[in-house]
Amino acid sequence: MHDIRALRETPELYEKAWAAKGRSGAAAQALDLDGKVRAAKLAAETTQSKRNDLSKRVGLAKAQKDEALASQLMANVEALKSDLVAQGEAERGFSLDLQDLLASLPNIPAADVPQGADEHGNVEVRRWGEPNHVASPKDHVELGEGLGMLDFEAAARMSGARFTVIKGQLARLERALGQFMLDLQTQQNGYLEVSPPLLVNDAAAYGTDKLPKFADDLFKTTDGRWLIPTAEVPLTSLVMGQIVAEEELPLRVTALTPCFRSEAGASGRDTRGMIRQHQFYKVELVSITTPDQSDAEHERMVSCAESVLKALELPFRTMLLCTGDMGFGARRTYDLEVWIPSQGQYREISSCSNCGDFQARRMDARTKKAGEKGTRFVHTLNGSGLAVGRTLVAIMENYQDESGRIAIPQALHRYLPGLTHIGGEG
RNA sequence: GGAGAGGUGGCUGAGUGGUCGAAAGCACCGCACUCGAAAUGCGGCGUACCUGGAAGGGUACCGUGGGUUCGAAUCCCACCCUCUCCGCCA
Repeated sequence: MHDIRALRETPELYEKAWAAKGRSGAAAQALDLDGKVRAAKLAAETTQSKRNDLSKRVGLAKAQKDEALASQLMANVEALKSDLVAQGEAERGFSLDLQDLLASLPNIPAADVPQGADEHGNVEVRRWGEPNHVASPKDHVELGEGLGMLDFEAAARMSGARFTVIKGQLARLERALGQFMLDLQTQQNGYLEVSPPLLVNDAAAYGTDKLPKFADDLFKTTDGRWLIPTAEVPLTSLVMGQIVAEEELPLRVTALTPCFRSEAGASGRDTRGMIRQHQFYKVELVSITTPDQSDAEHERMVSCAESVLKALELPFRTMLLCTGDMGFGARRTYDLEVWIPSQGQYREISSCSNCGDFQARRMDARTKKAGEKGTRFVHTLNGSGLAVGRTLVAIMENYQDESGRIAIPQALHRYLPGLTHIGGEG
């Protein structure tokens, strides 16, 4: 949600950002509604004030047994009724319109985010590792099916497109990957492990800016809850409606959860394989910070995500997203892209965003310094550390050999005792 | 799923139609006392929004949303949540 006062002060800033996202005129529209809300509010409150005053005098008159004065005053209040109702409705109406409008408008990018229309405007920040150009690399589908450990047909029969059945040593590798990532983030990077609900209510989805705009991307249960598209939703919602003591910040939490996405707008993209699925595991990182900490925390979070790829010795690059490629709630986003040999390109495997106070305003999450009056909205950050399914793909493709076997990265050996290769005897 | 009890300020908890934004206690802040601290005494202490140059004024908020009434924390309806007991259950 947006700070209406900031919008009043620097509408041109908002207009520029929203125009770039195809919402030109939105700032003026919001200011116009804001003016109407305030005028209606003033009128309503003035009438309410009169009503309250008269009603109070009714009580006094009755206490003094002056029934004539009492009924006179009651008649006076009665005369205000129609105004009261009309003004109240006007205020609520404008207020809801303004809220709906603001809830549909994306966050404002930080000043240092590069301008750009789409992913071509993203800026490479750094690169790690050397892509090993295997001669005619197989893709993970061919590898997995060749090993008899990926079964897309069985998944399609029971669930439909965009699901996978993983079997045997490959299923075990997926499980090991999740454990490894979670252990790395909790034991080395200081995140607190959390096992959150996978079904959430409207408020949690709204607070993390998945509603109302992206309802189509979510799965909804018959009793009106939502399957989480990412653990960002429950993890960030830990502070929903809370006032957190400043000493407790930054709050760093992580979770390994399944993620459910309807991928409504993605038909035709990445239809082959398990790059884009309705369901996948992901280790999510969430930090709740004070406003002044969030930029430093963002850099730290990116390096926490990078540490996973480094440990697995997977070549990647770190991208600073441009204005046009950023998500709805972010004010700055870094993507990590891992090398996928079969495609000869880097593909997104992690996305780390600083949302500033955008989500905090929506969910009313604040912080208070001991001994000081007043509260501030917290800043919220989230990042993948990492997407397990895509990491599995990256390992399969980067660690394949000519015979179609897959070596196990060194860092995972302690999670897979006795197993050195997928498709080997072990 | 069934029966019952309950949701009031940071916490505990009073308040069942009219100066109630709400007693009291705890916590917290300031002052006094003290060499200092504790104890004690006095005072202060909710949030959001609107309005005003300021002082100030106003409105709303007692789980949420409706309703009744001149007037609602208080009465009515629906929903949500918590607790206790029973049932079921990984």
